[in-house]
Amino acid sequence: MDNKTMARLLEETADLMEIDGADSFRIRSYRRAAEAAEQTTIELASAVQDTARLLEIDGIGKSMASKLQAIAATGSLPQRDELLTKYGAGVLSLLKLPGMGPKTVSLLWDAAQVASIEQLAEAIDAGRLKGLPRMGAKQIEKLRKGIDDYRRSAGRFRLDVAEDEARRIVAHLLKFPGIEKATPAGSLRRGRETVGDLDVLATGPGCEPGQTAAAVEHVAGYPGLHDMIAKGENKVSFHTGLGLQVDVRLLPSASYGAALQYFTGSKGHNVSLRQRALKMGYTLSEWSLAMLEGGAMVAAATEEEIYAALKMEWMPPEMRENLGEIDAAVQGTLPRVISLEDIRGDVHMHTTASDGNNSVREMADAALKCGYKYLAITDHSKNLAMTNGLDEKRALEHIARIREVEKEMEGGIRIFTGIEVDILGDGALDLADEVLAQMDIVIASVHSRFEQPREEMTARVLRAIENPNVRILGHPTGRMLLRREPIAIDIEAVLRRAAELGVAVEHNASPERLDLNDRDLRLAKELGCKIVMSSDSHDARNLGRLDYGIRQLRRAWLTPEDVLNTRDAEGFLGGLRPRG
DNA sequence: GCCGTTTTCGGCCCGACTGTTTTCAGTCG
Repeated sequence: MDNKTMARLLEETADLMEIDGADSFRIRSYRRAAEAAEQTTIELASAVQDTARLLEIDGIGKSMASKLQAIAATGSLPQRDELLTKYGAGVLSLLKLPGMGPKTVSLLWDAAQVASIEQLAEAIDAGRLKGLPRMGAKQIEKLRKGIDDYRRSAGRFRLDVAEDEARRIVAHLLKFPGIEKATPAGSLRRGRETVGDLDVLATGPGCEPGQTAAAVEHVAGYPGLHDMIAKGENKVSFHTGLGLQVDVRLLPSASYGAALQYFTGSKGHNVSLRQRALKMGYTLSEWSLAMLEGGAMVAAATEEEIYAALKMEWMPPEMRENLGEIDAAVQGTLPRVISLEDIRGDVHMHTTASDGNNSVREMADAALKCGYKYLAITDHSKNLAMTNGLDEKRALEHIARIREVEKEMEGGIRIFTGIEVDILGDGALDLADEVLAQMDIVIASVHSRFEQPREEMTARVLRAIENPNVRILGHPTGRMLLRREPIAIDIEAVLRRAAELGVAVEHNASPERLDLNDRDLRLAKELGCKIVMSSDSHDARNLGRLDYGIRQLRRAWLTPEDVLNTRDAEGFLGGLRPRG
């Protein structure tokens, strides 16, 4: 079992304890232990042999060590199992609804026998929530909307989760001598924000027609397999423990390119491509591009051959959404979309001054290792008290510290001073302007916790970016993938005003954030809005992990020119709104 | 349940906001 899974079990136990009304400090210990399990570089599954090693981890004491050992041995935790029996497995999903915390779950369980999202929907429809404490019309409406949003995203997985699984599956497939190549396809390869299921293609001598029996058995032996859906000659389908459906397809080498093209999609792209093939006297399938008359094969082994035979440029999978890429590829006018190598600096990160894990120096060293020319330290401001946010005095001291570290680096890297301020309920910022004016970069971030009706929310953000000290708008939609829908805001009005003011808009690369969706990004480009790519790292190890965010930019056809931190340090600063 | 000690107990990130309240509980970050 990997660290992530163990962390998840601890986290779930903490959630259940909270519903059960356990001691809050004990609960916090479980959460800290879960975080430690996720963060540590120690491989827990093997470290459980050695209790002393577990105790070295901050946040793991004697009791947690034995719990980790129990998890490793039995796959679960007695406390968790007991509470799950008591409340039912559905309560954990109830917690995912916005505005729903442990107290409300507990109330619903006690007063209305609600223990799952299904039962909550029933109870709302039956009017059984009316009259319960703190359950007014607004609250019930909020829950109803939350249920709708939840149902819409059910069965989907975040890109990073799917990619982790894909990586493990590919590694497993390549262990079999008859498999030479294994590639994830489908929406994962297109870099969609979320993925419904996973297509993995495998090819090699063991995948040739009529000889697949041994390879099929090898696939079926994947350790992460939870239950088998179907097992045929060329395809094995199963669920993983998380419920992600995986289809592994075994293909002859000669058809690899055609299959990769076919299974990468999208549907619209493939339909258009097949139409073009027909017009040219070909037929395109997952097996090959062939002559319409006689069926002689034209191309099949690689995607490049197929696109070339159709007299068009090959294009990155992210662009295959039937949004004009076929015409552009035929005319040779596909833009050179941005890639990870274009990024020259990261401009949103946290240190131990607020809620990060590393010092300014450690972040700078990590940035240097990523090949960056610059970084910006942007810790939280005081309003986010739980993050140990900086007040005016500490913010000024922090700037001084950042400047010192920049000197220590002896010109190796530029370090911008900065801060991530909170936008208050009335659109004001939570730090004094005199202090903000001394920062290289002020990111004003939208947080959904103060969500208001759309008009008010929009007005609040518009007011915040009018402040001349604000140079970047952070988390413009406040969404968390699969957890919280974007906040209700007129994003077009916000992007338009930001473009006018020269305020850059952040696209956070963290796979649970991806602040702007495909449509927002296209809109931003259209409006001439400057985009800034950032990792929002709280740990030096996450610096440079921009690939998920980059893929969204590629999907929206953004080029290096559209993104400010593809420029050098001076170019980046110069591209921001001049300081007020 | 963890941790560090003024070392075997007693502390443990807390402030803003919303909705339901009429003084505050619950959620979020």
